[in-house]
Amino acid sequence: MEKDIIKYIKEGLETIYKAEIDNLDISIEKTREGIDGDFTVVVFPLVKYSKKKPEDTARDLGVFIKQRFDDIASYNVIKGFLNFKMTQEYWVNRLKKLSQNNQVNLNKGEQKIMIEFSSPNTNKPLHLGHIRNNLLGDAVSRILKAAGNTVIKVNLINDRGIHICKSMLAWIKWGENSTPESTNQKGDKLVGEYYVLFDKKYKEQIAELVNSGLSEDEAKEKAPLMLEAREILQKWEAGDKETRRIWAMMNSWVYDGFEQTYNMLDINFDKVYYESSTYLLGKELVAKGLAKDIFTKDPDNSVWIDLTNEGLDRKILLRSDGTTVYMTQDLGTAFERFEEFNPDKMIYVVGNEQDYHFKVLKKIIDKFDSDYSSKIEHLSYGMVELPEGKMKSREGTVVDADDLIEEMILTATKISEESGKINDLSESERKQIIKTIALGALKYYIIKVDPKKQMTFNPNESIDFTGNTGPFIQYTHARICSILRKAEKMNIKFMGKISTETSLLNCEIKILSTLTEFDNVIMESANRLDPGIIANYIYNLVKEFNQFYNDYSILKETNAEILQFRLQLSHQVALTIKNGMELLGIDVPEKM
RNA sequence: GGUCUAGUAGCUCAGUUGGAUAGAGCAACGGCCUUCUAAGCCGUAGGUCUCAGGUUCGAAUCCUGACUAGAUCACCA
Repeated sequence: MEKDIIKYIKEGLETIYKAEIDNLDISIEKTREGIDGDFTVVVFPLVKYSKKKPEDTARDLGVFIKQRFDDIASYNVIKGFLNFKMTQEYWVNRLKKLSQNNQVNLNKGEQKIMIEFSSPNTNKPLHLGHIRNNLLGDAVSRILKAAGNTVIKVNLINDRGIHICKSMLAWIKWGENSTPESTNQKGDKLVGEYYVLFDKKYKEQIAELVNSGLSEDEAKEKAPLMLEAREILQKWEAGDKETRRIWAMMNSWVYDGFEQTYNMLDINFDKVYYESSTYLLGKELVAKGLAKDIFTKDPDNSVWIDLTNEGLDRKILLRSDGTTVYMTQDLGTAFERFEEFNPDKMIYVVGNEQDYHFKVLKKIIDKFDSDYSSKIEHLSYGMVELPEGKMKSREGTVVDADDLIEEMILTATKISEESGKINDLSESERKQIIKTIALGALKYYIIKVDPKKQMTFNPNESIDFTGNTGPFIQYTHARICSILRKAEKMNIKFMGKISTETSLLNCEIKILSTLTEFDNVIMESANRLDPGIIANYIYNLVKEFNQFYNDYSILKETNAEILQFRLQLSHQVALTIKNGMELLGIDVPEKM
């Protein structure tokens, strides 16, 4: 549509004013609320071609296009804005066309994109921050796929490092061989408890040392627990059997726990990487980098890269004791991925606290002669904070993922029971619907906000189920399904025609116009890596439909053609809701 | 201190190649269920788009500077 208008505007300018036109000057938008018209051309940028006043230019163009473009019913000029109203036939045909093509299918991207998200540490359970990461990564994957790309979802499990050794040490010292079975606990929760316990005891030791005269920094370094944890890390890297056994056992507990949470969120991966197997490749790369003089070795044997010439700092790649750091591992993982899959793009969904890390990572990869660096993109999202500040696992001030989901289900159950609308369904059906609603509320709440913005979550204020929420959208879908179920019995078929003496309502055209934007919205969301755009689009569509639903009856409409049209329109709205929400990873029920 | 990100209604947020009168939801108040699912709809009230300059026909949007908040600059990950 826009393309057609642009074409005619360009032609008009060329014919009337004999000018050479830059397409970028022509902008088409939806006509503003309260003004007569469907599409608007902003004329101001075009006066440089016409050398006339905006109003006169608009009038010239209006006449020109109206004569040539049959789909335009009328036009008007307000200040420098040229508004077009499309014909009824045009809109009915748009609906007909939409209804013939029921799937999201935009073969336009055609890139191979690898996307990493989730990337949990195996020393603690998932919390709200991880939920944001997972939902974002999952939704972006779905959207990129819908935009025509091949998407490979990967998870990089951070299963080694000093933080894991802390949990292990605490368990060895005070765990008394407890297991998830013996304590009847989710594995990730059990391990997380020992991580917290380590921190508690460690802090006690620091306090003692500070009392005996050490500085805070010295105390942190010299505390016996820290020394022991470091020893475990070295034993681990050396392949010590017993250390590896405990490590593997505790990690497997955590994986079982994560699996349950992922299942609940309906999140899965095409491939899972473990840092315990990629960090060695990182070490090899460090050796190569040393040979190529990209890196330098300090007298104490630690390895560094100097990026001070590029406005960054010196960065360590290998500790003096030879163990690897985060950067080393990420380096190894990146090369492994490019060599195995050769993706056109590699997206990392990682919090904005790591902006600097990825800047450095790209720089280092750039130093090796490869074009990988330019293919790396960091989808940096804002942290989820509590009213009192950052969540800290070590201090137990986190909103636990499982607890939050459970709480959502309880609320959904309560609301559902109060409404009583699904009481006649079976127990299992009810449970399924309630779970769908609970997760819909949670997921939509997280995903509707711009990823790059920090968000505050107040645990004392529960997530809403009314207003701009997942359940509101789901509800509208269920309501349309209910109408369609009733209509099915009446055996009504949409013919795609409406006689000229009946006319469409403004609100119907508005809905239809919104429906036709769906493909563009997907592309925009994919380009900007922002699922929130789709969330807002669906909300807007749903709101428009609800207004229509409230003011006009669909099934009681006596004019057969309008009845058909309205049913088809409703059907299309329901389908768009379903498809759109699916891109966000949210299910929509047919009853609720 | 350097770098990055953000600042829009009491609260949570929309608002991107600069376009007409800055929009939703929540909370508050008032109305609408014998009629397709009221998790809905309508209305009232709520704004110096942090501030000050600049760019221009036009700025919440772009530029500069201040202020505020957060992140980061680790032999943590």
